[in-house]
Amino acid sequence: MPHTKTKQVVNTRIQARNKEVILEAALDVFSASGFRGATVDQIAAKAGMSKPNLLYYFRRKEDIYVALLEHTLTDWLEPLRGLDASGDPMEELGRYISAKMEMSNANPKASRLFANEILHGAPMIEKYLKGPLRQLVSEKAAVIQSWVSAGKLAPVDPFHFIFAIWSVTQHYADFAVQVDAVLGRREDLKSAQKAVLDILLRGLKPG
Amino acid sequence: MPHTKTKQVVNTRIQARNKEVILEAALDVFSASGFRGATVDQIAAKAGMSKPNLLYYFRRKEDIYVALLEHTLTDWLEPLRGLDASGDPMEELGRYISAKMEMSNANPKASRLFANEILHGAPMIEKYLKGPLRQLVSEKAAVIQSWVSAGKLAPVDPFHFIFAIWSVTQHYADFAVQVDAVLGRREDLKSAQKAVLDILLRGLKPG
DNA sequence: ATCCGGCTTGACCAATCGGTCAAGAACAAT
DNA sequence: ATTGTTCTTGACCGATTGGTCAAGCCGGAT
Repeated sequence: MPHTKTKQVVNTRIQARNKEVILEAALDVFSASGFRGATVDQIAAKAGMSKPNLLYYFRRKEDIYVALLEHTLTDWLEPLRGLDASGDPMEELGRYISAKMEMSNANPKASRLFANEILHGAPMIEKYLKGPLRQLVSEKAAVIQSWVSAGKLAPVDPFHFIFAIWSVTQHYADFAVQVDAVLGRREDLKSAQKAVLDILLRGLKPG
Repeated sequence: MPHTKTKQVVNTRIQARNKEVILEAALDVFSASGFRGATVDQIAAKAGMSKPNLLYYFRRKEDIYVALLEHTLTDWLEPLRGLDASGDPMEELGRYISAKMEMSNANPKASRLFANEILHGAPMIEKYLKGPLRQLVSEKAAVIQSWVSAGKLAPVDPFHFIFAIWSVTQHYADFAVQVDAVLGRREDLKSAQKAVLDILLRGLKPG
């Protein structure tokens, strides 16, 4: 019997380029419409190719979605990794919060894609949440706890404080429509950043 | 020519009951799958009736969704309305934050339904956001500002502080999967409430 | 120039979904 | 009991969608 043709055993330049184009288009569509709401045709159109051609690179719609989530997830947590136990607590936390605000501002689509996935129970990335994410957060929560124990920071629950940072910073990307509607204008990064740093950090000064 | 038959001109007991059953089922399905992801068949099945029968009460899928959003929205802001300018600032804000935490905890599905709608650009409720919501928030931001001006509260941007309250409190409902994954257990309301009050309010003590 | 494997697509298919229709069942008023 | 209205549903329809297929295109190695 004839064996199944092996496809894409090598990674050509065309493949690299097209996969990139597809992922970019898919981020647009998935973040706007969610997984179910997005159609392969929309993504293909935005990527400037036919649907069968898109499916030549990603065999199932789900594959694009997962690739996008993983691709986004890896560099999403980078700023948290940088939290340095030997640095000044207020400076370190301020830097992390500022970085998160800038990321949400620079790439709100990725933020919304992620938010949507979690909102619907994280069916595709549950493993990741319970594995690497939990590991990293536990580690950094310990760092914050050490600052508290050393009296360099007012007592605060490290886990809940990290949750607060995530929720507040992502709010400006995920709920941008609501923020803008309430304020009656597009909010600018600078003033939001200033306000958020103030709200989250002022209570942490020790003593 | 024969005129179109007028339907449901009166509100019978059966109608009231069935509409209630449908909305309850729809909240389940919409909050789990989003608007596009949810199917009328799923909702009908969960409501214990046939699809045509469901569509006898709500002629379009969208009608159920909008009814659900509006129904939820009205009592969602009630706690904010209660913010009393003549009360003690820390007590008032504490009460509001606690109430929001309890609402998110008691009805996470409604919270997720709302979050999902905003996340996708709030196509159905944009008018509401720019109208009643903006009005109410402006009003209450002025109350907070008056407390700051009177020296009863440390200086804080009232709008951004309200955003912070919303984002942090809703986080425990909308991102429950992530919270539980990171903590390795189901978070309980009490300790989350305590931590949130602490994080949000400690920095606001005047002087 | 040719040749082969990677690249591209029009046409198509089966499944799903929102919504309609016609006809009957249950119910309320008399 | 009758009659007119409300309620209920099986069957159906057109549109959309994820995915397949077979056939042709194109580029780079020889």
